[in-house]
Amino acid sequence: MLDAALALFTTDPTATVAQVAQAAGVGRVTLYGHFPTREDLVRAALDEAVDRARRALEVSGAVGPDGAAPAGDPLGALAALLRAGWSALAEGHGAVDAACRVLPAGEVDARHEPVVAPLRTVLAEGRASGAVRDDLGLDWLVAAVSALVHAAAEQRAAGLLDQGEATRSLTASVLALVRA
Amino acid sequence: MLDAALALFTTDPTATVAQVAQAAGVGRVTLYGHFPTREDLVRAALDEAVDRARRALEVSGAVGPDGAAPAGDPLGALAALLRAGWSALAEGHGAVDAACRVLPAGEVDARHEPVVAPLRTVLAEGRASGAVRDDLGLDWLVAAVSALVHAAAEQRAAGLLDQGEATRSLTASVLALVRA
DNA sequence: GCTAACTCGTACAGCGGTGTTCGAGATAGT
DNA sequence: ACTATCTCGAACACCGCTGTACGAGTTAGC
Repeated sequence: MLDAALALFTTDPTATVAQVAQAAGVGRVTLYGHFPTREDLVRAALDEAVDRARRALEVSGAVGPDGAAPAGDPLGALAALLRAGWSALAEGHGAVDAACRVLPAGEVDARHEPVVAPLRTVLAEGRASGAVRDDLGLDWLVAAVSALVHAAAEQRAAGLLDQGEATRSLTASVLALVRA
Repeated sequence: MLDAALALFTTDPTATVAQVAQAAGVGRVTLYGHFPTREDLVRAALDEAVDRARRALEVSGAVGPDGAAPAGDPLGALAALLRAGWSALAEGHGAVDAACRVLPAGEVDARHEPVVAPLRTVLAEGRASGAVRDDLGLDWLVAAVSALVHAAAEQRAAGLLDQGEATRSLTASVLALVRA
């Protein structure tokens, strides 16, 4: 069910409960049995998306279970992070979008944290080692990179970029933006 | 009226006709007298926002009436473009957001064009003169810069960045991303 | 003073989404 | 075979937004 919700939210973040139910091949009432309100459904979809991205990052080895990146090459670690998480992020960004429309901003940020944390960590480490610019705020860098990921996901969803091209453009842009 | 609509859409892109009317200090029916449907209202707000941004760019001299940038220093022209248009863009981005939810993507892009065109032009000139990187697609660069502007506007609306800091972070980021 | 244009609040119908209820059918465990 | 659980479609009331209709009040111009 969450599968269908994620896929549907990617194409239409305002999808109704009935649409999700139909896409999942399930009755609307049945769906209400699992998620009492639409808000709960969106929340669950967001959590699922975040969790998938987190697992994708873990199995790729881009980050450890503790959220720490391999030491030594912050820029390389950042590139690995993007390469590994990109497809999961692209699939989940619709759910995030849907969540932003119903949930308070603070909560979506909080639930979003597990996937943002590795990014912030690797950027912070990069700054400490001098590989990442330190003339801009860390929070801004995180926001800027997130925005670029979001933009790449949209371009890809619109068919303007294919998977490989999107990955290449995104990593090249992020590295240029972040490099000291 | 459009004033109120723009201000309101900036804080809530899903604002209803009744909310806009109240914010404008006007009866809902009166508002319907000027804009037959909500869609028309959003369209008008978008056009107003785009037009303001265009005028802001013109009076600042960042672009001429024909949309052409002063020749010679593409990167400087880009920075001037951002500096001049930034506040107008920040005020109007809510209207764009609202428009994206009601109007077909093609139309909002089309109406958005007058303000995107100078950006595309200056980037294209920069590529021709070797000041702007040419290993990424022009469309992607435009999208990436737009995404950064959007991100800066959101950070500012959320109070995480003040006006000056936002301008500085934005221009520094864009230049780093775009430079050859 | 009269008209024309504009405004207003109230009230209405229509629509679509949400969340609930009901009765009935299918499935699996014992 | 019996029961508990899960499922289903259909129907319901509720709510908020949209767009329209009506009647009355205000303002400006002549």
